[in-house]
Order: sequence, then structure tokens, then C-alpha cells
Amino acid sequence: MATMSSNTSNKGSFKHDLFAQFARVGKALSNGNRLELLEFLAQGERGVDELARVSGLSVANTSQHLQQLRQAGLVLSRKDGLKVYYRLSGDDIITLLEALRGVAERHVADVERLVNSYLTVKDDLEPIPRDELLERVKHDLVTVLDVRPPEEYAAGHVPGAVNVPLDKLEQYLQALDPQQEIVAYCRGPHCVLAFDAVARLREKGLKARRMQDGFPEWKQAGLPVEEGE
Amino acid sequence: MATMSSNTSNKGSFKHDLFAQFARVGKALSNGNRLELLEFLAQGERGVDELARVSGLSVANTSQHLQQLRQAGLVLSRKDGLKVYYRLSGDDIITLLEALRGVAERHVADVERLVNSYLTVKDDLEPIPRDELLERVKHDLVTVLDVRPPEEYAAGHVPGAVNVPLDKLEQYLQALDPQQEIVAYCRGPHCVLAFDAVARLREKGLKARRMQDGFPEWKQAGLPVEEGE
DNA sequence: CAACTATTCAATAAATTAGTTGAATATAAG
DNA sequence: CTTATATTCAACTAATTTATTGAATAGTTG
Repeated sequence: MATMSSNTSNKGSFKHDLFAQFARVGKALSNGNRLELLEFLAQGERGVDELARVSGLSVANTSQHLQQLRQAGLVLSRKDGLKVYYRLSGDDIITLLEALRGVAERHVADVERLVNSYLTVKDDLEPIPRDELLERVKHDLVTVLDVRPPEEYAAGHVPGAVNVPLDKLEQYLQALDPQQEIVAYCRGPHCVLAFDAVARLREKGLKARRMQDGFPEWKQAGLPVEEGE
Repeated sequence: MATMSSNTSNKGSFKHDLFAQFARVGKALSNGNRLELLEFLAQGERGVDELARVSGLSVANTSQHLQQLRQAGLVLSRKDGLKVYYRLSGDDIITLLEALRGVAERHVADVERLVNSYLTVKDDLEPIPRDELLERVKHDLVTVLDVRPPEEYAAGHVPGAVNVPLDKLEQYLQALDPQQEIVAYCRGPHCVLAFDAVARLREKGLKARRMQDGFPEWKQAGLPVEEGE
């Protein structure tokens, strides 16, 4: 008789426990509100109240979700005076979120349906194809807005793009030429930051569109990349 | 007044719905049994009964978990006669699983504790460092076993490694020199396939160890890689 | 077509999770 | 030292998830 240690079917085994630990991370990703919180945290360190406001949850509920994220090892917190600031516990969290989003986009039929229906309703929020954008950038016909956090922008961005994180958008508005077309992009084709930015700009009467896909896809397509601040 | 469309806090909004869809994928990853099923499916197409046996779940329960995975877009199924075969819906699922495992390894303290305690109990299952392995491979002192599925092996493997998926291990045993040390590896440092292979080989009295880390880490470290079958 | 097999479905109980409410804690400011 | 503020805790309800059981379905075989 072989020992039990290498069997695959016994509960309480090493393997079973290990998968249970991996599942803790999965659990943290199993709720839309938590994913939204992570998305905001990907932009940088944020306080609880700010996260609550932006996600539409009560402060107590937000705090509880954040603690779940902390227990799963996805976020870290720091206290400064009255406020508690949360942040992602590493860049690999962003990678994980991107992988999750990518899988959802490619394999969950409803995601495509959802995006299509939204775009139909909001008609000309239509994204601009990458090659077309590159052409117009060359001739200085568009202002390209990178709405990702500064660190990601510094690590590489579309040539000529201006880094304007969402919370700085209002301030930046004055500096914009109302005639010039604006193209916004962020991480992935469905990264909501770009949707938000475009919607806000259009409210102000500006000509704004999303770029097709996001920066990772741009880079992967072998298109030119600019680095630094 | 701005329209509601770009607000962040209204339920039933595009953003809210989109995160809810992403969360469906997260939900699929939120259960240890489902992660284990995905791990087996990463080795190739499998029938329901086989998955039930290997995971220690009842057939009905396994079937239900598989249907959840299908609804989340992570697996596809195909019926052939009486049997139904499930498979991962794409290579990006493997990438996602790797990202999940990586985050758990780096940020969930219990994973490290768990692995350490297991290794202490099982004493000399200790992994062999990469550079040490490379040296020994050169002098033909070890047999290196790649226990990943053939497709992954073909895409790149440690030079001189033999591809022996777990289900072929028993057959391969005879061909092994009982004096020669064996080093097994698979995807990540905690990929359970390698644990299993080592445990089984040791049961047969062979000198088996795990390689430190897995193939992705090997490749990333800039060590030589061999391709093809 | 009767018996058999692999899988799925449906109903259930137990456990877990999400969100609300109000109180508790900790820090800052007057 | 009182008041105000930001966050967390604790208790609770509603909803969801997990695993079990036994029946139903679809396909195969004699």
C-alpha cells in the first residue's frame, strides 16, 4: 500500500489546503464592488472615504471589503492621523487584474454584449483604431490623453500622450483647445477609466473618443512607445 | 447638472454591470475544488468521471462545478457518446491561473507557511536550485522530468528534460535508472504536479526532488531553453 | 427494447457572504 | 476635556453558495 501523502482525493491534504489558499485570492476577486475598489487603488493610494464615495458603497461596507482584500493579501494599509490609506500590495496585482479582465473579455459573451449595447446607446463614443491614431498624432491633429496613474505612464506610453489621471482631469480641462479632438486610453480595451474620461470630456462639449484597446495592446502590436515623465 | 451617465455611484450603470461580469470569472476562481479542476484541465481534455476521481468530489458535485466554470467562460465541453469531455477555453486561462498562483505565493503568508510545514514534514523533498541543476544536467548526472502537458513542453522546456505527464508516469518508471537522481518541475514553484510526481517516485524508492520554481521562472532567469518535441 | 452507464437536474440543508445599522475606537481640534 | 471626524467593530437579515441525495435524461450494448 502506498502512503496517503500523495493521494489526490483526501481532504485536509497539502494539495487541498494549498488550493484553498489560492481560492482566498479568487474569493477576493469574486465581487464586483471589490474589483472596482481594486481598479481605483490601481491608480494609487486612496483613503477609505474616497473609495466609498467613488464606488457608491457605504463607508462601513467599503471598510469591510477593504479588509477582505487585505486578508487576501491584495492590498496594504497605512494610517496617517485620522485617515487610513489603502494601496495595492504589488504590481503583480495589476497583472492579475489584467489577466482577469482579459479572460472575461474573451470568454464571457455578456461582456461584449454589454459593451456593444452601451456603445450603441452612447453612439459616438466609438473607439479610434490604433493605426489611424498614430497617423493623426504624427500630424498633431489630436491630443492623446493617458488616464493611467503616473507610474504606469512613466513606464511607457503612446508617443506624445499627456498623462492626466482622472482626478486631475477637471484642472486640465482649461488647458485644452476646444476644437482639437481628444483621444483617451488606459490599460485595456474595457478599462473604465477611459470610458469615464471620455464621458466627462463630452459633457463639457469637447470632441473626445476612446482609443481602441489600451496601452498593453498598443505595445504588443509593436507600435512606438515613449518612456519617462 | 451633469447627466447621470458618467457618475460612478449609480447601480445598474454600465460600469457596475461590467465589474459584475468580471466578478463572474473571479467567482469561478473562488473555490479550491474548482481551482483543482482547472489545474487538471490544464493538462488536457478530461472526462467528468476522471475529474471527479482525481479531485475526490462526487460526480454530481464535479458536474456542477464544471458547469459553473463553463458559465464563467473558463472551460468548454464536448460530448462523445456517453462521455462529456471538458477542456480549458484558451491558453489565457493558464496565464490567469499562473497570475493567481503567483499573487497567492507572494502575498498570502499562509501559503509559505503551508509549503514550509509540508516540506519539513516530508524532509528531503527540498527543491534543487536552478543553477545547480544546470551544472548537473551538463554532466548528465540527473534525469530532468517535465510533468507539464505535451503542448507546454513543446513550447519550451529545460534542455535535456523528458516530458512525462503525470498519467504517463507509471509507464515511464521502468525506463528509469534507479541510481540516477531525478528532478521534476512543472509550471510554478508550487505547481502540485511536481509535488505529486516526486512523491510517487519516492514511493517507488527512486531519488527524486523538485526543481526550485518552475519553467516560467527558469525562462525568465535567462537560462537556456530547448524547444520542440 | 431492456438493462446499463455517464452525466445532469432538482430539491434540500448547512455554511458563507453582502449589506445595513448603530455603537465603539482612535485621533485631532478647539 | 469636550466635540468632531474617520474608521472599524458587532449584530443582524437576506441572499448566495456548497455539498448531498435521489431522480431524470441521453446514449450504448446485448
